[in-house]
Amino acid sequence: MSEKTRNRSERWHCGARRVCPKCIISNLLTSVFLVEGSGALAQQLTRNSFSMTVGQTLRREGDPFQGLILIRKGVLKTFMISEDGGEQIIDFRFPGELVGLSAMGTGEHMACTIALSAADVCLIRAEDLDDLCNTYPDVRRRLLELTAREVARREHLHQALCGTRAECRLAMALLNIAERLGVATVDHAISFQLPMARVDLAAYLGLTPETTSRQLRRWESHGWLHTRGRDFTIREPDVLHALASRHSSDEEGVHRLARGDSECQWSPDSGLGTDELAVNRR
Amino acid sequence: MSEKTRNRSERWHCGARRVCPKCIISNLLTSVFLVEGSGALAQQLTRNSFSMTVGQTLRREGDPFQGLILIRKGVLKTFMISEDGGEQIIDFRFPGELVGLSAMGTGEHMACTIALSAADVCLIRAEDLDDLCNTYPDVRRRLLELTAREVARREHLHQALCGTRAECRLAMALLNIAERLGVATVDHAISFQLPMARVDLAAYLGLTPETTSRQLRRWESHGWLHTRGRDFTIREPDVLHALASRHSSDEEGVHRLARGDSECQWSPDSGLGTDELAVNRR
DNA sequence: ATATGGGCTTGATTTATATCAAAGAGTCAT
DNA sequence: ATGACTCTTTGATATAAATCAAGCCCATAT
Repeated sequence: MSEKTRNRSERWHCGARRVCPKCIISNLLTSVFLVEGSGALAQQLTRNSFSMTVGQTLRREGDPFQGLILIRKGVLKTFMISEDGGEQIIDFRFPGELVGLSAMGTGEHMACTIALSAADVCLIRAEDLDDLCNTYPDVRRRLLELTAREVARREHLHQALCGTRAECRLAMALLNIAERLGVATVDHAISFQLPMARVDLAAYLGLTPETTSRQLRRWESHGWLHTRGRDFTIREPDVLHALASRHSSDEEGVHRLARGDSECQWSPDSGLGTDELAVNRR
Repeated sequence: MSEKTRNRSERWHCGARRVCPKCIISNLLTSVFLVEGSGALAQQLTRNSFSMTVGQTLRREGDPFQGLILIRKGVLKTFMISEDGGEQIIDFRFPGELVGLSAMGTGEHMACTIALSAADVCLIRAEDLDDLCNTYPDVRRRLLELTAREVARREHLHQALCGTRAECRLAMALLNIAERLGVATVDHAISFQLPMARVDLAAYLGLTPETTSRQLRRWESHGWLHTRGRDFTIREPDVLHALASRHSSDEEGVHRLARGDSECQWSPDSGLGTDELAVNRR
């Protein structure tokens, strides 16, 4: 980076290569709460921003509700500890998403939340949230809407986890993660970095890491997917979608779709694009 | 019933043997939304009350959000249809509970809801809900709180469904149902009428009716439970609680508790009373 | 380079639960 | 009552996924 460019970027001007935290938060707030001109408040919120290192704990079970966390960068997981010491992953949270909605009801968190990667987050304190609601009357409505969407998303998840087999759950999860990461489809393939360890992914889906691994390798042998460590490439999104929407025995459909194995040439939009879990964002 | 009594009851006076629908709704509104004096609105809402027969459909997937349903009497189920035609039960709703929260986000229901028994329900239309929110500022806050609680409840459910075996899920479900029905514990035993068919209960938990049946019979053979058709009696709530909170291998605890089989005499509060799923009510 | 350790894969085996099939019990209508 | 339902139980079998147990890969530290 040239000296000149760096100088410019240090002025934190918005819209450039590097943007100021205030602007990022303002933009996020705007996109999350759908209100314009929350700049002043954003400035205030900037003071509540902080970074997290890998594995750092945001909060534990039983902690009181302090406010919502807006994720600017990084991925978090929230989980409960079962008595045998195992972690039951409740959810992963991605950039642009809010953490802590469920604690608004009781005023107490019932799960632990930690960072899976280096993360930048911003605490919207309960008081500030109230201010925001008062300044912009639509915010409370919007907050209710977001929470309701969360309920809807979890209802879909219920269906996904109860009604389906490992293969199907895993396909759903991968597609959902890719979507929430906001990765683009290039050349009919989706590449992304899996933000969590496989144990976590497995625990989230109610599976063991072994089953997860086997499933992935099977897909790899079909050429539908390629993994190298945490680098994932979904080579055949359509096949994965088909697997994800397959609720029980329907070997037919998938293999009809996958005929020709490694490199197939069906029309790009085969009408199979159900987005099962993709309900939490607008 | 004597002529005199009937006359009295026909005057619908509150607090007596029979109470007027308006008062019930008013009381429900008060207890649900935690506001006093919603009598006037209750009167308006009474006009939106109606009864449902067994199996009657309240709404289908894709129907637009009209408003919230407050259940006065009866039990409803909401479910999605998977492509193989099977029903995936998302949830059961009991008297005093609201139906439709999840549709507030998208404005569209993504599941079908039908009555499992004869039911009396009351539609709180979206517009009336807005009125209510404007008249009583706390109502919107309360509504948000209720929705957040719903998220929390579903998060617990995720843990329950993912991390546990059939036995555990079933124990949880029965205890949860008993609690939501509001049945009392008499003589250290809990009796209630199961509001749904076993297929439904099984589908809710991601099990088959066969597994459910076998599990129940096993408990019956231990004397922990008695069923006759839909009449359930939990004879040993403590044992069931222990089973429900047991997330993996812990044969120990349960059998320590159940020593003596049919009729045991441990102290009533053995510290095992976790209320896993009991998060939705206050 | 060589060790060390965590996460991932792989194989052999077990187990819980689904599936298939059929018989019993309860309920309703004729 | 009798038959025609639906719902539930029960048994035999199949299967998906868990468990147990190494071994492998890769990154980091020595």
